[in-house]
Amino acid sequence: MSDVVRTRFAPSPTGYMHIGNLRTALFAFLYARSQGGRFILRIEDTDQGRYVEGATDIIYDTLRIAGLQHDEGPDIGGDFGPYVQSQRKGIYRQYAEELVARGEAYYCFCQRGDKETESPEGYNRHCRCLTPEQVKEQLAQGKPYVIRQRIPLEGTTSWDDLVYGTISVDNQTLDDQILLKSDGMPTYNFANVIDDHLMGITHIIRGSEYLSSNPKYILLYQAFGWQMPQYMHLPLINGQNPDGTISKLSKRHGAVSFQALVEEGYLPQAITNYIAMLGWSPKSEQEIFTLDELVALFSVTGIHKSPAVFDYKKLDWVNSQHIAMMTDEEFAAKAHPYAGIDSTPLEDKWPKIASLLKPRVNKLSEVAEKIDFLKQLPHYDVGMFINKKNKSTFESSIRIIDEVLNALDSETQWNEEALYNRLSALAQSLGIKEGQLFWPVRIALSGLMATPGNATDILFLLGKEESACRLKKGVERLKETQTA
RNA sequence: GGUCCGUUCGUCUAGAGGCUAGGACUCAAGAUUCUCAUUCUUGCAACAGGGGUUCGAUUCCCCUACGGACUACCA
Repeated sequence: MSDVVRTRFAPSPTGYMHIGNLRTALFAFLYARSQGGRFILRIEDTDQGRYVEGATDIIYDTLRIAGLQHDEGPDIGGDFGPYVQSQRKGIYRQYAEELVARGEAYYCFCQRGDKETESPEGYNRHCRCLTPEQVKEQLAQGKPYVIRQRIPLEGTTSWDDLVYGTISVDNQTLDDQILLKSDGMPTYNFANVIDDHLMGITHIIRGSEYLSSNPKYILLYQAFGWQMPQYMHLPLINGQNPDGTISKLSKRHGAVSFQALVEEGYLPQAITNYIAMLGWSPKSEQEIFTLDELVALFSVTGIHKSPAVFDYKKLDWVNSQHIAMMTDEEFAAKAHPYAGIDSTPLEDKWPKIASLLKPRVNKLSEVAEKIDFLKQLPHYDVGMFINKKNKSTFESSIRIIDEVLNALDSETQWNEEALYNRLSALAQSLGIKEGQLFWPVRIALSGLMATPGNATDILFLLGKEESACRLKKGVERLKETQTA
């Protein structure tokens, strides 16, 4: 066979796509692409009990949206199919029996959970020494059985991990794991090895949680006399608890699935960028990358051994950087679904609104709340008109807003520039600074101390009528408060 | 309990015997801006501990502590 690099992503269709899982897919993808190799998708559904309807589609969708396009897989075929393990059932039994024939595995008739043969230390290898006759007899009786791997009782097994270096383990610490379950399906551990070999996988990339079971996989390759692939174990992704402790990343830390993150308004390219940096470093000071740049820069030497903590704050920042890289048009299109302005007067002004929002949101889900005040004037505290820095008081606010109302009444060109020129000139003729004039205007228009965009932007967005209405209301409230 | 893995600012990391231990996020302060945000400047903040090896250890070795993973007829 050729020496083309082949990596695979082998998820189980058990529901949503965990971010740790996606990171594994990303690295397998990056490595394959960076080496000019092929990236294969295989669905590992040997546990029918855990199968979740629609989960396979989530896997396809995630890879597509994240841009991790595979070269072979159930949906697109390939020369090594089928790519779904449940469709390969017959293969595993055949190989399991071959191992039995080679003396590398054996039939086991012990009952699951039997206290006699199983203990916290593992299976006591009760059936390991059954004679061929005993086996034949029990088989003839139709007794349920599993096939177990005959692990060497002595010696060590070791391999050179591309990330962790040489690791060796005493065989006596390994147990005779089950290869073929009593339902005839292979265990993950077994199917994984068979398929990786049959599919010509050259580099096995997966989370470091598999580090301690890897010797068993290697022993399997040796039992078959197959050539061992390269291994690349990836550090885990953790989450930080409120009390500062660290634990496996889970729901309580925030959104942990790709789709949940996307729904929250994180851009797929920002998510892949961020998780690439979790456990890998380009060894430069650049932090923002496109997927293509990651492919070009990816190298095994940048992969870490120690686990990383997922930091939502930093993800926010990475996302904001990717938002900044978009054109205004792209951003407007992506953010529109989050705005909630369909068939409102604001709809026509969306391009302008989006351009104001673009530098002000970290994630798309923040869009709606930021423009609520445009849809409806919020209830606000009249005290906001008072601002020491601008020497703004109730009296000055009333006077200024009245003047503004007056000036705008005759304004026919309702655009930001005209509005600004008009009000700027007004401030000058009143002998006050722009800031003094705009402060009460913005409060009355928005009911907020801080708004995306300045007072003239808001005037423009609200339109002449609504603006006048809000300004008048502001004056009314100021007068009420004054007399009260 | 056993096996394996890990340990640089709060977090992500650079560093591969000699550096004022660098960058980023967060946080704080300042500049700019009609508010806010953006942008820019500045600041706070780290080599887990103990032994070695060495002229010299963040860096190499050992021990301890702490953290994590695995220890299913789950993947």
